[in-house]
Amino acid sequence: MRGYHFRVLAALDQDGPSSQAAIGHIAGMDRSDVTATIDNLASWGLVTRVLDPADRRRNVVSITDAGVARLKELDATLARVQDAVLQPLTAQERATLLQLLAKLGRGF
Amino acid sequence: MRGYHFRVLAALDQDGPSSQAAIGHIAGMDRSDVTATIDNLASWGLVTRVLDPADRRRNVVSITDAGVARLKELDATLARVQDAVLQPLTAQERATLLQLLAKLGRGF
DNA sequence: CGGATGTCAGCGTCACTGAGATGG
DNA sequence: CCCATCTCAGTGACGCTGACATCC
Repeated sequence: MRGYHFRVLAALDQDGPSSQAAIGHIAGMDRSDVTATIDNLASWGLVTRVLDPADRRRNVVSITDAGVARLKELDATLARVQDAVLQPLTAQERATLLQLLAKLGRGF
Repeated sequence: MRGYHFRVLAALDQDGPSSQAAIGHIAGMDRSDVTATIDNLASWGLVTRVLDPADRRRNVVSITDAGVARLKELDATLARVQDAVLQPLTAQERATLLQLLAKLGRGF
């Protein structure tokens, strides 16, 4: 799995079933990249992609139970990695760093 | 120009004429990427590449006057961009951020 | 011999562009 | 008609791997 897969799963977990355009907006991704990413996630059974009957331009993408489970694993892995990366800093410094980065434009 | 070009110029400006392996070590780049980058810089007249008579495995790469001039322009541009990116932060916060990032592993 | 150096071809990820078809 | 959405093909930058020839 790549960063794109994680970002899409996290966006769906946060905001519930969404169109691909909405996912791209939330996850900060290009629409064309969202398409390919969801192709993968769907083939792995982590999301479902259904045509929106109310607006047939849209696909309604939803995270599956397996997707939620996988996301939890990834969250745990990410926490471990982040802990390792931030190891040179004290808890106080880590908090300060994350706060400053967050101030630099919502994200990270 | 790409980031690679800047990094190589900066490394040469710092350490003087160097082998490509040394440049890669200083700039944190792979040897194979250094080769292609220096191909470009040399074709632009910003560096020279000469076989080391003392060790014929090595190329001695030197920055030219034009290269130094270009690097100065890039430094100024970079300062402007960094200033724009860090705009949400106070001077105090910027200093803290840079200090914490530096602590995270020499670089940045 | 082992190890370093430079070169070359190739791959994966992230980010983006442009075009096209479909539908509101 | 205009605009949004999705899809597809392609590009560039960065970082890396493996292989090879050369030379210390």
